[in-house]
Amino acid sequence: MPNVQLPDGAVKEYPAGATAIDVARDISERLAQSTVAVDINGFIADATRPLDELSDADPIPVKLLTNRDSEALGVLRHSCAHVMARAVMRLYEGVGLAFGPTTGNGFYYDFDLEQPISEEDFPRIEAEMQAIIKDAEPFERFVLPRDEAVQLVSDLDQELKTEHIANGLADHPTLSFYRQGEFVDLCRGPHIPDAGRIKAFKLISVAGSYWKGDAKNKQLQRLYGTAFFDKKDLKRYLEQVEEAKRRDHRVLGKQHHLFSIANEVGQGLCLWLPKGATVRVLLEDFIKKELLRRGYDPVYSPHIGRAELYETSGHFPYYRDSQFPPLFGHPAGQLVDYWKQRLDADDLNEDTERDFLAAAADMGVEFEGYSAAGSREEKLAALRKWERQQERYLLKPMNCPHHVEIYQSQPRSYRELPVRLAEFGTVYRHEQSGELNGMLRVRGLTQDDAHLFCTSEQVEQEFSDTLDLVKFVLQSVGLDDYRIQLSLREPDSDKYVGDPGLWDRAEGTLRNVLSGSGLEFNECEGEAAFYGPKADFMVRDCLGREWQLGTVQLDYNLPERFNLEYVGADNAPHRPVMIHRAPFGSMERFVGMLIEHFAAAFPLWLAPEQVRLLGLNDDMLSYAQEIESKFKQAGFRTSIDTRSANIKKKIRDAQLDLIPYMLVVGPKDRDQGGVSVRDRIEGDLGFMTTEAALKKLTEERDHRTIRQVVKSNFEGLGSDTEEGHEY
RNA sequence: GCUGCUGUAGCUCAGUCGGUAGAGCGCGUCCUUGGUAAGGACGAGGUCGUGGGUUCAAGUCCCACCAGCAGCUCCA
Repeated sequence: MPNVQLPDGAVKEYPAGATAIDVARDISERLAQSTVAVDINGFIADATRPLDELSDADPIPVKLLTNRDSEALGVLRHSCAHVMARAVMRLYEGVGLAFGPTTGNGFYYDFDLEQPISEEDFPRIEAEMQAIIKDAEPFERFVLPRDEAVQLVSDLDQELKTEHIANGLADHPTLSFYRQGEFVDLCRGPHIPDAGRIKAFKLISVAGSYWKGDAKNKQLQRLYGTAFFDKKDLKRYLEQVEEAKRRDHRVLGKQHHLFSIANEVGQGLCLWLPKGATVRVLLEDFIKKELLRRGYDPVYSPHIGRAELYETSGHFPYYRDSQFPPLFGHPAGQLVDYWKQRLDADDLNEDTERDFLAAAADMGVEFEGYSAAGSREEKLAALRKWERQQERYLLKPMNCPHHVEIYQSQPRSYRELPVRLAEFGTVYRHEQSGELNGMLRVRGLTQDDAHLFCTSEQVEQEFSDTLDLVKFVLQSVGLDDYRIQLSLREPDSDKYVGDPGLWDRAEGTLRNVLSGSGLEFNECEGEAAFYGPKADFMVRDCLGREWQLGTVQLDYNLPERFNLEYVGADNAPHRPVMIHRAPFGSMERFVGMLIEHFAAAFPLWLAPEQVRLLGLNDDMLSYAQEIESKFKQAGFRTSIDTRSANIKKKIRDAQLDLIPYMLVVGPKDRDQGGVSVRDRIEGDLGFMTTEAALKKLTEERDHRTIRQVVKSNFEGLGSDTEEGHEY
């Protein structure tokens, strides 16, 4: 006879086998109707399962999840994925089921299906889903021992599920299934009580995916959809998606001449047009001033460096695949590089080796110590030896090694630490072509980078000051909604360099400072950089979308690799600690994000063109020039619309160009020594003297006032990362 | 990188069955000289992503490459 405790503290005894629905019905029939799942100490389960089966606690802490709880939405969506899979199986022959989890915004299901599904098929599938929902059949859970589970999926001809039970679920002695009518699926659950609870759903898109996310595996068809408890919510979500599309920085960037990516220049290589460059320069100038105030020293470093530098740092071996290939001074360089890779992979037969040797000889190269009869290691050593004698450069993929060399350029005393070296450093990364995305993912990018070298006693203070800097710059552009992701290593992985002890220390330091900072943060294992843990700023824009922008990283490893030292008070050498940090992240990504956040309508201080003078007729030109020069004097970016169009047309065009202030000048304004001010947001503000207008605009600019960013009333677009409900 | 879709004027797009290219916006010139979101007329502008192939004939059909988009995978 289980005792149940509800969140208000009330405890009541129920008969054995009572379910969450029974508990809800005990309160009201209406609550029973809207209860979709149950939360027991954070464990979410079917509302139709006996509570005494779910928990041994006494009393059992029960929280009923209704269609108002966000956790319930995930349950609903996963059930909708089952409904979709059921509909697809009714409409197509030989459907293989893969995975069908929920995402932040909906759900998907991966199908192994010969026949391609296209968006034209959606109405048909949706109609079938609607029919299933109308039948409102229950989702029934049942559990089978392993061998019976294997038998069942094999009887159902579900090969992928069979494979998954064998490999992915090897340690599960029993497996749960959900049945809905003729549809049976291996599933961890939980599910809503019956399909009738799905009130609003929509198929969104179809795309390719791979079994278990591995490109070597079978290609599957992924059908995306979303579902809500309420039609209104679905409508609002779809509007939000439309709004996000409308703000696409690639579209707005073209329309407002902010940047362009020209075929002739190359994939992922961004051209900053004058207007976009203006926004960037303003941000750079702003942060440069702040850095001087905070004790940073400016440095510059070249765009390329010797490959050995990045071999020492670890970047070259670690990220080889996503770097531009090395630049060689000798024509045989490429050959040797390729040769080494083949040897490394133990993939070089005698014929190929003979060809390589002949080609090298043809270029006048002999490798000291290389013998066809020698061991792989001896051959590699000989090739490396030759290579080290050659010019071999890399486009720099990171600024840190260069800054490390600047630190190394003179002996350092503890008295001069911390040393803070800052540079807007341009780096090049050969991102996979499918990853490129406007300014958000490019192959040449400029980081607002800096490296701090300090003693281990100074780390906490420096790290904390850096967090403060990031907060300050985000605030300056009106981004005040963010959380911090503390990215830690995965303890048993070999992806990371350095001593586990140093890692523990670094992770502990970050956790300490973040805990004391009052900032919202969560920990994420396996997300660290290969050399150290990091704190990433996840910033929410006005649509509630999260962007990873600024980052602060703690690094005990590079100082080790480069043998960095300073002389301590004890006159002995000590190893400094490094902090990598970039408040904006990259200028490309940051400006791209700002374009979407502001929908290209930048606040006055960032607007490429702040003021446009609109003459009422052609006779006003000289007066307009007179006013313009006063605004230019005051540092405003201005222009005059000299076309002989009428004022309505000039205003419309300025409005569409998102000019913050339009100054209309006609005979009346000239006679009174002023201008008619039109605000992009408020509209006509009427006549002002030139001095009054200047004062108003100067104030708004210098305070970096942010206007016209309407926060979405929607809960926000979630991330599209997988959330669960699958085994 | 993989799978699918797309590539026509500066921009957004139309172009039927293979028969040598069209609109709107923008731009230029002229007319208009006006008080807060489109005044009018005329005009310039295209080797149809690139290279091959099929054909009497290719923007249109086929192949390869380049680039973009969506998704997957990746992100120091």
